[in-house]
Amino acid sequence: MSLEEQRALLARIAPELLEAKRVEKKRLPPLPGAEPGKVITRLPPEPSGYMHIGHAMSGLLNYLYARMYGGVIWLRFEDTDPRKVKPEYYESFRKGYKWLGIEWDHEKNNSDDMELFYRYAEQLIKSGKAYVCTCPAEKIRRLRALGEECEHRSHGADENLHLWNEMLAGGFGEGEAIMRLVGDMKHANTTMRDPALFRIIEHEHPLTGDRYRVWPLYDFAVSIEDYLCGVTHVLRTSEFALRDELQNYIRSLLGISRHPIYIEYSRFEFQGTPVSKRRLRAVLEAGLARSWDDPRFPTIEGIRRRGILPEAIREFTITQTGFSYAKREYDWSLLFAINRRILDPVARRLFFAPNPVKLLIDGAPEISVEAPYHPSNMDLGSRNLRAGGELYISGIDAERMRPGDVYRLKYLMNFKVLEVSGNIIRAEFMGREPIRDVQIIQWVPAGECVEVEVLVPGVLYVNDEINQESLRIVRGLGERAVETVRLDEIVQFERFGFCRRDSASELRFIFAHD
RNA sequence: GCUCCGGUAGUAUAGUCCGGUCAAGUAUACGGGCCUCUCGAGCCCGUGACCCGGGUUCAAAUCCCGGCCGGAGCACCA
Repeated sequence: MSLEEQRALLARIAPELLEAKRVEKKRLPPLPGAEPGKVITRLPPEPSGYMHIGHAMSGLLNYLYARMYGGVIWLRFEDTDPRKVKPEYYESFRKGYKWLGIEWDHEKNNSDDMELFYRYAEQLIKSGKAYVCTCPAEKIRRLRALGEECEHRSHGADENLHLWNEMLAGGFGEGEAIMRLVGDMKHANTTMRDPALFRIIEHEHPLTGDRYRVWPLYDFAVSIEDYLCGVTHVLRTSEFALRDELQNYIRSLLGISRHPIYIEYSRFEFQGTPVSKRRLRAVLEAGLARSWDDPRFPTIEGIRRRGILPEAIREFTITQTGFSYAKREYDWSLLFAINRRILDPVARRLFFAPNPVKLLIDGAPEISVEAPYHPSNMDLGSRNLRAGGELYISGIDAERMRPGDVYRLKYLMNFKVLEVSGNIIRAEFMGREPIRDVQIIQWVPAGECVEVEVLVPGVLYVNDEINQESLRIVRGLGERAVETVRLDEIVQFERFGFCRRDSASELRFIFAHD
C-alpha cells in the first residue's frame, strides 16, 4: 500500500489518529493542581514601560491556562511605585493584551486598595509582626547582609503604631522611615530578612494623585492582592522565585492560609533583541532608533509593525515554551516560520523590483495578463498587468545575467540576454509560453510602476554590542497594484519576502521575513 | 562574595520526580527530492544532541558526588 493509500484507509477507519497528532502539538502541558472551573490566574503588569514580547508570552500562558480549565483571569496593574508609573503605560498593556486576543474577566489596580493595605499593616504592627525602622537605607543593607537586627526591631507595638501613624501623617520625609516585617535576619533566603513593606514616596500618582504618601512594596501588595483575587496559579519568570516563601509568610501572618501554586520559568529573549529597558534606551540614545515602537524592538507595537501576527505569538508560546529554568535565547526563525505558515495562505503576492535595473527586450509585443494575487487562494482575486519591451527587474537578478542566458518574466514572456551594460540589460523576445527549466523572475512595467521603500529590521545587538547596521532600507519599484495594499496589510513581494504596509500615505513597508 | 536553580542536536523544547519501552520524540535550521509560471508554501527523505569525570545498578539522559559552564536573587523597583 502506498503512503497515500494508507493514509486514506486510516482516515476512513480511525480519523482521530490523524487528527490527534496535530492537535496534541498545540496544547500546553497540564497545570499542576488545576481543577476544572476553579483556576484563577492574573496578568500583573507594572505600568512603568511599554509592553513587550516577554509580557506577551507570560500573559498568554496565564490566559491560556485560565481558559483551558474554564477559569478566570484578572488584569491587575502593579502600580505601587508612583514615580515609575505612567498613564500611557497602562494603556499600552490593555492594548497589547487585546491585540493578542487575551480577554480578561476583571480589571483592577493595586493602587485601588491603599486603605486596605493600611488596615492590614496596622494588624501586622499590632500583632508585633511589623515595625517602623528609621535606619538609613545603607545601614539596612549592611545589617541585612550581615544577618543582624537593628535597634528598632525591639520597639513595642504601641510605639510602632505611633510611628506608623506618624508616617501616614507626614511626620517623616522620604527615606526617613519604612515599615518592616519581622522576619528572620539570619534566614538563608535574604528576602526573608525583615523586608521593607511600606516606604514613603512624595510623588503624584497618575490614579490617586497626592492622596497617599506611604506606599506598599511589591511583596506586601501582591500577597494581599493575590488573595483578594483568589488567584490559584501564578506563572511568572524566575526572578520572583525567592519571593514565594515571603509572600506565603506575609499571608499566613495575616491569617490567610490559602496560597497560590507558583510556577516559575526562566526569562528569555530573542537572539540579539534584548527586552531590557536599559539596553533598548541605549539604542534610542545612540540615535539608531527613534521610538519604542521601532520594528526592531521587542515591544508589542514594534513586533506588530514588523508584521508578526498575534496568532503566531500565541502558537509560539504554546509550542516552543516550557517551564525550563535554563537561560534561553530564541532564534527568530522559530517565530518567523510560524508567522509565515499563517500568512502564506492569505497574503497577496505582488511584484517588487528592489534596486531596479532596466530591461529592454527587442521584438517584445505589448501584452496584457490577468495575474492572480495568490497561486491557490482565488478569493484574493487578480490584477491586470501590462507590459511590452521596457521593464524593470530586480538588481540581484540582473547581476547574474550573462549574454545568452534565457529567463522568463512571470506570466509574461521569455527573453534571451544579449548585452549587459551598466544599468541596462538588452535582450531579445523568446516567446510567450513558459519553457521548462528556465528561471522565472518578477518584473515591473517601466511605464506603470511606483516607488516603494522597504525597511528591513535586523538585530539590535551583535556580540553584546549595539549593531550599527540594524536597519536597512531597500528602495525599488513596485507594480501599480502595490498602491492597493491597505495600511497594515501584509503582502508577499515575490522572491523578496512578506512585508507590511506601514504608512497610509506613502508606499513604505516593513519587511517581516522571507 | 553569599544563597538558590539549571545544563538534551545550530536554536528551542519533550523525556528527568517514579532508572529499563530513549540505539532519545517534536519544531525550526540545514542538505536532497516531489510539486509549483515565486529561491514562498505544502509533501517526502536525510544530517544532527543527553556539559565533563567518577560512583550506585543487571541497566542511567534519568539516582549520588565532584568539576566546568550558564541563569536568578541578595532594593525604601516590580
